[in-house]
Amino acid sequence: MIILFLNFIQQVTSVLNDAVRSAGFEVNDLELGPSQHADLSSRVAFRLASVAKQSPKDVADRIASEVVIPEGSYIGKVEALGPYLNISASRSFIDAIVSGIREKKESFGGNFCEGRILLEHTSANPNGPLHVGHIRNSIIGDTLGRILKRAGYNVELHYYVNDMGRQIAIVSWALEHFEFDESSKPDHAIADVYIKANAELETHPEKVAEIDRLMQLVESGDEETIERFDKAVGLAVAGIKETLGKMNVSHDEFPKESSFIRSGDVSRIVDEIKATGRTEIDNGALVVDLLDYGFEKTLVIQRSDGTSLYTTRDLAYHEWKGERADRIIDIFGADHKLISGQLKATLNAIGKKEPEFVIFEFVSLPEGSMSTRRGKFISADELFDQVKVRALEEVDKRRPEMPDDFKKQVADMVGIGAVRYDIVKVSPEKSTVFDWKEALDFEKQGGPFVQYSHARACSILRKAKDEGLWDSEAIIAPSLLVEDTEIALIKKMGMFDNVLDQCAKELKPHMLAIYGRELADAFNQFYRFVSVLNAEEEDVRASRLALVDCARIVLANTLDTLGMGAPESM
RNA sequence: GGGCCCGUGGCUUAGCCAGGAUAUAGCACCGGGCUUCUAACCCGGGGGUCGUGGGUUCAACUCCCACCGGGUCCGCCA
Repeated sequence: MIILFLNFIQQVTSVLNDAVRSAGFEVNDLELGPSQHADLSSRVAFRLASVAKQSPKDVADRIASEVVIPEGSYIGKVEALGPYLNISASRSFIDAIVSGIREKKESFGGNFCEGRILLEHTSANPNGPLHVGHIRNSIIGDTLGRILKRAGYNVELHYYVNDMGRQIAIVSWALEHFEFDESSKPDHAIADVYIKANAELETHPEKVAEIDRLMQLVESGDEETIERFDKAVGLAVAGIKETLGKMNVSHDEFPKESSFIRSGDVSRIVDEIKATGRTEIDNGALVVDLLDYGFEKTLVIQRSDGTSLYTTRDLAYHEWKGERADRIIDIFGADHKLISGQLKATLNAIGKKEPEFVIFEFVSLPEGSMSTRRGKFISADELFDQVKVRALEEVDKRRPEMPDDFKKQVADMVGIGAVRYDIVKVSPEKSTVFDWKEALDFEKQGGPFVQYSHARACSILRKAKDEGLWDSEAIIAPSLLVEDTEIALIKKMGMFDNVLDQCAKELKPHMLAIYGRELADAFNQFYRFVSVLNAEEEDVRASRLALVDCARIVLANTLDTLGMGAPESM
């Protein structure tokens, strides 16, 4: 296990704690953080100043003068600059990063955590295709899953299939009343009849009773109704899986809501909740009182006709998840905020493991919010098609001499990469408005920029190999890498484990996207300022080629963790 | 009406939870760089009352209060 920057932080913590003690102070937080002026910076002097009755600057000087750096440390020096203690990396840290990457290759930067995590994401209702709002869920969830796996967790990914809610009853009903277009992608064809059915139910409210009837039948286990529901759900899910595959998203399991009814888990958990004495009958419905958890209103867990609700089935699902994993993580849209809080409180009330939530805000259209029911949405498939067409134009413009299958392959990789990057780079609590012009704009420093840097690194190595200059196993001297841009690139690569650690701890995948851009930036600056193949000395060239290989590896690892393709040429 | 989230240069955005060094990048704009490893690149420049008003603090984009603007949720939908 090689975890470079995390080791560096540990060493700094130990050395500074000793220095603080030697200077006669006591402190429990060194207030370490990143800085533009050093590799790591401590603001501890501010905190000690009042106790010491000295200025922060004097305290910093006093601590700095007590610093003892052990032989071979990753710490180069610690110096006080005003009130700050600035720590810089040592040469041995730089060398360790280069050898660490060469040793670990694609597994570099990970495996520092353990435990089982059950991560649920997307879980869109099977009443139509995924739209541009749903894929924010998919991309955040899938990226987080990749981050957690690389960090060392055993991660299982779930798509929870709603196969018995009101909306599915409507889909099933719709298939009986409207023509299903066999020639379309099935999820789109499902949306088509679902939209018609909703319009029909709106103009003929008396038909809603037929939907209620279907829901009662499916809950009571009526074989024929169950089969009809299954057929509808199967069609939509098949289309959804195809769309997920296009953007490199896959799930390990697709558990169905109905399975928790049939297993008896739902009725058992209702009994467990009843046993807490928190329930009461309100207008015929069974409700749970969660006032002591801060919820003003009660939570309905059973309709007055005795059928269960999404919430009830979700409680059973979460209980089941809790038995299989150490941590449960759900990716939910902002509309689920209240219900997820109630879910968590109810699980707590019956002594079950509570889930952690990643909540993301909505993606809307310029004309308003999206709605499958009203047919107001832009499907993910449509977005991918458009983006690939745009990407193909770009590849064609830049590499006209290449064969068509190369162009198509690169366009697909770049198109999907651009979409994934664009979505994951924005922090989830920001609501966004979908804009075609922006979605198809490749000029910005986004996904293709990171992929391009990887292709550049590959290109250098390919050329070196052709000329017989490159041996990936060659012993090289990292100490020959002394240029500013070389050092900056190495340090940036060394941050990979720390970034993964932060993302995994805070469940914030957007920070990895930012890192990817910074890493690509560092590589491009190195590329611009330092010749590799034309280096004067042979050993310097060998070291630089090894550095390019390191950059290729870390860029590829970053792209892989972001779920983006790493093209060797583009 | 109440709860939660957001409000940072023309546009998009990091930092905010764990307050401290000239507020981060990109797009757009202006200027420079391809006989040299792919210019989907690099270098430089202009542009910001960090929504508004108070408060806490030696120090506030960051914490507290009020207000304004946008989003979202508020029992038998999911």
